[in-house]
Amino acid sequence: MSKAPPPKPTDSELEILHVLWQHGPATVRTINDNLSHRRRVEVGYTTTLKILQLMLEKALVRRDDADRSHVYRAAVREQETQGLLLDKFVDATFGGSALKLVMQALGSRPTSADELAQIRRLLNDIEIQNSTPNSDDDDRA
Amino acid sequence: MSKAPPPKPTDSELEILHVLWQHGPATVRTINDNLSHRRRVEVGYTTTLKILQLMLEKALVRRDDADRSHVYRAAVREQETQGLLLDKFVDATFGGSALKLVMQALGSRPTSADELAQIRRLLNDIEIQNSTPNSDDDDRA
DNA sequence: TACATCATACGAAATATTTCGTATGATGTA
DNA sequence: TACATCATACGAAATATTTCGTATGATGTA
Repeated sequence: MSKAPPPKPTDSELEILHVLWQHGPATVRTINDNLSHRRRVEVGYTTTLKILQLMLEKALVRRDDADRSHVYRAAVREQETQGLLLDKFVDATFGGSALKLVMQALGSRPTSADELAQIRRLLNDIEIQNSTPNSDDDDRA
Repeated sequence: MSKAPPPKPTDSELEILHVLWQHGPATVRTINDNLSHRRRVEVGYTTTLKILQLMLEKALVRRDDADRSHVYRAAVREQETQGLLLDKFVDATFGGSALKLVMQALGSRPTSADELAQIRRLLNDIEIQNSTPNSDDDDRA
């Protein structure tokens, strides 16, 4: 048992992760400026700092404290984190049915022809994979 | 301004709504039993009662207190509530892109051929609607 | 009628998350 | 060097949510 599973980020932590994913490694000052810009209101500098410190403890970020201004970077991947949150959300809101979620997402909001086409391509890819259980389908378990 | 928008239910409140949506109107006792069954552990009776009382204040449920055991029922629709929560979630986690959410949902978990077929049917329906801007397509903006 | 049982109401503790004030020290510059 | 500026650390207040203990009263039954 070497690595504990990455904990689920809170809303504030997720916002900071978005900044880091988009922007790359950054100082607290930079992150705080981005955050203030995202929301319409100023965010307290020490608030952002505090959350980053908590995220460091949770291993959601890493930091380089070689310089006076420490540089933080995301320690979790965007896709994985979104997948984790999605799982929780599907369970809590749609009783675990990803199908229901997709139907709701597509059905209850306008979706452009381009987006629909992208989804079709994805569906095609999935069906091809499903129908060709080739040897490199090396999932254990 | 007659009706305030229904507030976003918390996790616990959502769990209770699930019970009410599935089961229909029910007493606190019944709801509590269902809840205890869902989770693996007992839930305190007064805890469930308290949350229902808070939900009543928020107008997430209505109650019939004619009898000694009050009967609660959902005051918000399942689809609408899920849609509301989905919007928030898409904003917070996928930067507002429903497409990304759908791609993630389909791409990162096994999806059966049947489910894929259902999604295809939905896509077809949507495209038909998009291509026939009939008179009742009354969206402003 | 006397008492165990069950229901509601409600305050408050427990927990989680966010926000901020203050102390402390390093850096840059007049 | 003296001082304004900026950075971190950290405790604690503020806020949101969940959980529970206790008081109170109604109901059913021996």
